[in-house]
Amino acid sequence: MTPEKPLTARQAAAEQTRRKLLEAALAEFSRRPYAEVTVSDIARAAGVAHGLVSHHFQGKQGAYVAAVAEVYEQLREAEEAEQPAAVPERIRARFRGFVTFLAAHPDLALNLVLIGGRDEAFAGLRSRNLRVLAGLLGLDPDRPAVAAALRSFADGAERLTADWLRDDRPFELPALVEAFCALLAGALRGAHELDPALDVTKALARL
Amino acid sequence: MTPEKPLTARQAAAEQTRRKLLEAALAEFSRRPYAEVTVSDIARAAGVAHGLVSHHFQGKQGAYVAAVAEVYEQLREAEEAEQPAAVPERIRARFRGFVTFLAAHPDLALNLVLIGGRDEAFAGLRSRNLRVLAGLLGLDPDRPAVAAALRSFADGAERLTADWLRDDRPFELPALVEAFCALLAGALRGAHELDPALDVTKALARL
Amino acid sequence: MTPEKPLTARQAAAEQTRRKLLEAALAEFSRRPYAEVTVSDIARAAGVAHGLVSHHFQGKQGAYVAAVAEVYEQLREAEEAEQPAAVPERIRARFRGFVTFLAAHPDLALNLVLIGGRDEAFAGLRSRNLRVLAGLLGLDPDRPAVAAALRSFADGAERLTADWLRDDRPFELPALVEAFCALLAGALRGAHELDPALDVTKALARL
Amino acid sequence: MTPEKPLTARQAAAEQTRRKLLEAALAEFSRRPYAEVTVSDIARAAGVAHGLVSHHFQGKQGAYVAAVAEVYEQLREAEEAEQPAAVPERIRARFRGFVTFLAAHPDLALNLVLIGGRDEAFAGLRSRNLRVLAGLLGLDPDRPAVAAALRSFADGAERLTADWLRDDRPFELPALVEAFCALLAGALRGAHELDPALDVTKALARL
DNA sequence: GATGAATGAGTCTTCATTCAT
DNA sequence: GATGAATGAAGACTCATTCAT
Repeated sequence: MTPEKPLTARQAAAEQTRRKLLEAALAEFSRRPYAEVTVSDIARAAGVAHGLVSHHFQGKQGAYVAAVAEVYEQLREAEEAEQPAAVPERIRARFRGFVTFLAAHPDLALNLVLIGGRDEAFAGLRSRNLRVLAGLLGLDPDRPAVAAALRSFADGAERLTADWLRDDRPFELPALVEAFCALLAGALRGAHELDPALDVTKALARL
Repeated sequence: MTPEKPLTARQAAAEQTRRKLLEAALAEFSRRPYAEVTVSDIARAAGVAHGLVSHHFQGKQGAYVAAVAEVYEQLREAEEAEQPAAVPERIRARFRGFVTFLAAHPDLALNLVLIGGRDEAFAGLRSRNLRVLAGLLGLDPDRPAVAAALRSFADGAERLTADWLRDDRPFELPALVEAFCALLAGALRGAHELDPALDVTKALARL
Repeated sequence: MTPEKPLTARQAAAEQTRRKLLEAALAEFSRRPYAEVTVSDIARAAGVAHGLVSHHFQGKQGAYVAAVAEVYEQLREAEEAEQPAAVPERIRARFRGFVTFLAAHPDLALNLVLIGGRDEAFAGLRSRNLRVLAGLLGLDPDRPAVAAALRSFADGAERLTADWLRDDRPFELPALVEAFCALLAGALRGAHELDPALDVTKALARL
Repeated sequence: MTPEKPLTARQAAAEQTRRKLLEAALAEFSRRPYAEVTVSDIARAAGVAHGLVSHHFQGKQGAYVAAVAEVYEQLREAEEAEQPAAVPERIRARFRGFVTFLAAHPDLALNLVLIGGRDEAFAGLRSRNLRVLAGLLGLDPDRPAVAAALRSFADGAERLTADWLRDDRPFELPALVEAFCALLAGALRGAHELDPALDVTKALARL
């Protein structure tokens, strides 16, 4: 799609400007709600003219979407960094990746993912993550009770992470990951309450 | 000095106008984010001049705060409507009250409480609710692991409720309440992971 | 015109309210420019409902005019308090009255009279005062050079008074009054420059 | 870093717009009090969008301050246009410059300088002018009696000018200047009344 | 590609005035 | 006569977007 290598110096410079803007947008949107970020804030943070935001992203909204997509990608990479063989360990590795990534970007964590996370732009990210998790657990992510349980788990886990970051990491990372698992187990048992026909014992066993 | 109830017809009329504005504000803020609601929207919805928003609430921000306080109070009342004797039943009654109230005000539920709920204005509401719950479970709400667990449960439960409303109530209310309990149990087990010195068996028994 | 004695208790009460408003208006307009005073400020200072300003003075502008007229009258009385026989002493008595009155009402002095004094509402006051002064000096106040000289003297003298008040009365009152006279003498000599046909020697002799 | 003169045509155009706005602001503020001038008035007079007032001057207040500073500078230049050798002639040249400048800008004269002149923004201008005058007279401008006398003279002279303009210049310019001098002499004699230790004979001789 | 001047729609807020009670 | 709720005009300011250079 995009040419693999910038052809001209000019294109390279343009691409660099785009990156600066993207990162500036990420930082700004991480710090306060969409409506409180101005295009000029972003441009100033990037050190370029504000007109460039429209130039590169077709407006403020576009910059926001691009920023969200960027987090999406970074977060996905973090979660897939380790790929142990055994399922329980794999799940824990994903949780570790998630927490570790957010710990490295606390502003982003507290606002874009954990708060802003409720908005549409993140639907894709969350849904995809939960499908992977369902896969690891051997559950059908399209089954309503499963989807509901996983989403409620996700919100609970994000809150846990947000508080953990806000309170300066009062617990050890492994304990936090185990708490994730306990919460997930509870969510799965809840799924069974919602849909008694759903067997969650195997899934629980994989935790 | 000032009597508790408006004495004159004019004061009553003013109070009624205030209520109309308050409800209009509640409705508008329930439908879209703060920044997308205009003062004129609220006044128009209430059928009065826009100047009255400032007159009664000292500006848009004041109207928002008043709206949040209003939900707070209504929700509190809904949760305390039933007061069965036994703890397990009492917890379930609160959950039922919560879900039922939000089911009756879906816009409000999906935006003000479940989304906007992340903002400062709701800190009091949430904190108070969770302290009550801790009390019912015999846990110390100030213990970090307990607080963390309860908050993560709360977010998970809210997500469950939001999805349930969004998807047109795909489960029965009692099943949903039991799923809440299962999620809460998971969260408590997670608290034990975070703080092994914490004994949650008694609390689990009360569920 | 106005009945000499209020007929009913109601009328007496109304008159009292009017006075409270008038004095409040005086105080407020003394403290900051017209545009920065609100009708509510005045009403609040008077301890009555803001609607009464329109009721008693037909609006903000009317309250301002009434306040100015009030100062006018008070100032006139102060200047005419003493009426010595000899002209030089009479002139000095007027100056003393002027300064003393303003010293007793510094806010009013610094804003309404000395600053606001430039606006139309004070035209009457100033013009009348200067006509009296011209009379004492045996000059025709309608002669352009005389009018110009007296007005320039008046502004200079007001500035002198304003500074004197602002700087906490750095000079003795009699010295200040003599300085007024010296300034007036200079102004009269200036009048002669403007209109060589004008004889000011007699006037100067009366100083 | 930044070159002293705009390099590009665009910067020149922007500067020109700024000038148009500045002059429009000057004209508007000259015609009526601050509170009665709207940002849109200024923009309309300049033939540009109202947003530019904030763009170039950071709001209405900023435009006002810039306008005042502009008058300040123009007036200073007018007063220093001629620099005769002898002191008496030099003083008269300054007076001529002052009157001539204001005669060329009557609106500005009657409102911004002679009326608005009482506000803070003009403190610098007046103070500086009077210090120059004190220097020419060989007086210490910081001595209270001197400062008071000069300020009272200044107000008197401004009134003289304002009336002269308002009445369509009923006297010849040289006569007006001599009247200034006579008024100044009176003010200096007044200074001696205020502070008998102050010797003003030399200063009077320089007039 | 980059700049930032220019535009103008959109908002909140203030406030004098009216008027029903 | 007094109250203060209600009205709505008016104004300052912000800011996303456009576009000439």
